[in-house]
Amino acid sequence: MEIRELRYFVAVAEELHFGKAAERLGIAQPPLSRTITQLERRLGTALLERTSRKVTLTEAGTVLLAEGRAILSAVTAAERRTQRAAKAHPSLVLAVKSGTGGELLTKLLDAYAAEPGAATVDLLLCEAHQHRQLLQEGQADVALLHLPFDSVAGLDTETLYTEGQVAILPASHPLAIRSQVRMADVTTLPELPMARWPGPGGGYPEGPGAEIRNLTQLFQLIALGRTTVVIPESAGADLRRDLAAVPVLDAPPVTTVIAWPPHSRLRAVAELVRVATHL
Amino acid sequence: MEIRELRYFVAVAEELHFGKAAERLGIAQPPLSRTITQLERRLGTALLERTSRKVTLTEAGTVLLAEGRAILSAVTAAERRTQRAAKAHPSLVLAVKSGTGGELLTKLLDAYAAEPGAATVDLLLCEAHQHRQLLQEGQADVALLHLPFDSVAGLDTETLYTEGQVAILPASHPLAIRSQVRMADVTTLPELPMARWPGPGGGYPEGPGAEIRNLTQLFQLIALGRTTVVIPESAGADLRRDLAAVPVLDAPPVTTVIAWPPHSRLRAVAELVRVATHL
DNA sequence: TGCAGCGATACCCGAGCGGTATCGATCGGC
DNA sequence: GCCGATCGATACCGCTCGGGTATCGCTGCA
Repeated sequence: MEIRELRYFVAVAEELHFGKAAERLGIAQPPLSRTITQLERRLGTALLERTSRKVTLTEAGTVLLAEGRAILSAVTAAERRTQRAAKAHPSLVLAVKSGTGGELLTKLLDAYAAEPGAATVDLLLCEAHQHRQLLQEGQADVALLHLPFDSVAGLDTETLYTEGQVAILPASHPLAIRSQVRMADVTTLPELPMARWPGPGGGYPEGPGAEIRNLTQLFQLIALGRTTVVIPESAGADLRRDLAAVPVLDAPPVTTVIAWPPHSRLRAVAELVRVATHL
Repeated sequence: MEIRELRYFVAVAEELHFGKAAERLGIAQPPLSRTITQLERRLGTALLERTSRKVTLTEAGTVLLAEGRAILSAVTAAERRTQRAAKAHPSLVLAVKSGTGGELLTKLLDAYAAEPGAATVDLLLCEAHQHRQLLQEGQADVALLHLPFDSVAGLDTETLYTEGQVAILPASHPLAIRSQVRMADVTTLPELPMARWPGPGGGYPEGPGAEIRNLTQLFQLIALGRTTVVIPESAGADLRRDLAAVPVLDAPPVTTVIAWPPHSRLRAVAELVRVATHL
């Protein structure tokens, strides 16, 4: 099996249309048909059911689509990492969601920078749910993730710490003076529908709450009395004057982990992880 | 970057000798040289330093070797899984070390078999340290592993249970009547050096103890008063008459996890994992 | 029934892969 | 210190195979 064949197959499997896929690949349709047929013959298996009106995936095709996507991103990752390793002063790219655990991040960067032979650490601020792709495609070397929100499937991780969550409310809201609340108290406020975050695909779930991309937006909307949110304690530190953070007793605890791609052989990654776990 | 190029590069990087690598690949040396040069040009990076007497890896080459190996095994895995998915009655391959948690395994297989629409489960009995490769190369779909002995880097896992460890001793040994011991008690017995297990590469660490491959061998040697070992409780259940199991207080607890390759989209895997976590 | 849409097939050309022959550099032995 | 052995690079050649155009055959729809 060759990368070219996989790239072609993934394109067809995603488009379910040979013509569209060929266009996307920048080639003509006939060689595409031929390559897919050849791939099927090599594997000894039908991957696509085709009539002249419709293309569908077989069981085997579904499996190969998932595997193929993973392989293709592994290949682009390998290219990027190889090129980065060739730089004279290779740097380490750390992916973090903007607004992630302020103090932890500062400490980590300071502690690592104090190590002898520490590499330069570049911060790659990203949106939620981008981490995986950044690590898998070699654009980042390490990331800070938050369980249970982010998936760590296929990544190596070390747990850094666990914290509770707080509800962020307008300072003037009746609940803001409480010393603690429960999920039910804040999720059922009709005047303050919960903010909605983009899902893995970048789309927003259905609901009445505001569509949010980052903490600044969010805090502004909360201050305006338009929404509310439950977030990890550390993200609710150093709030604006007009906001209040109230611990939510029964919110699931949030674990911050440091994650890196498996088989990473970069010494700098190992060092950074060691420093992080000894903070 | 193409698979062919990667396969060639990995061969050269492992042999550090173009002639040997070409032989291993079944081609002549000149096209190999040319392909490597072309790969280096594509990536814009030297991968190998070569004099006419010696070949060494550059930084970039070291990274690409690790990435390349992972990609190559992902490709063979994809081929195998695709072919397996095409079978009329796809079965599920579960990799377990021979001797692994007897009762748990029985319960798991029974419970899963009772599920409606359960696939056939084939057991693949393997040596310690083989699991990773079996999963990564697509020869197995799921595995039972033991932390902290097995590495789960790059795998998805769910914890099943945690147990203590016991020392296995000849029934006639003075320590055998104790209700509990400490690691120091059993690791320092000059007459019973600890058994040695093969490491990841299949080689044995240095030491005076016997070289062991499986539990039957091991128990026989212990019964003969030649060695001793500390193993998880469940592996020490149902011992021969002439052996005794004594709990080791300060041995690290052993966690049994069920592991599968990330991105596995097999419904049967998801089902088996669900059953396993609800036992 | 005729037409439009779509994948498969036929056929041609050129890039590129693999082979043989050979060169040039380096190290070891006498 | 020179010669030969070793090993990677280069030159050149033939053929496979990847990509292109033209066209066919099937299917759903008006």
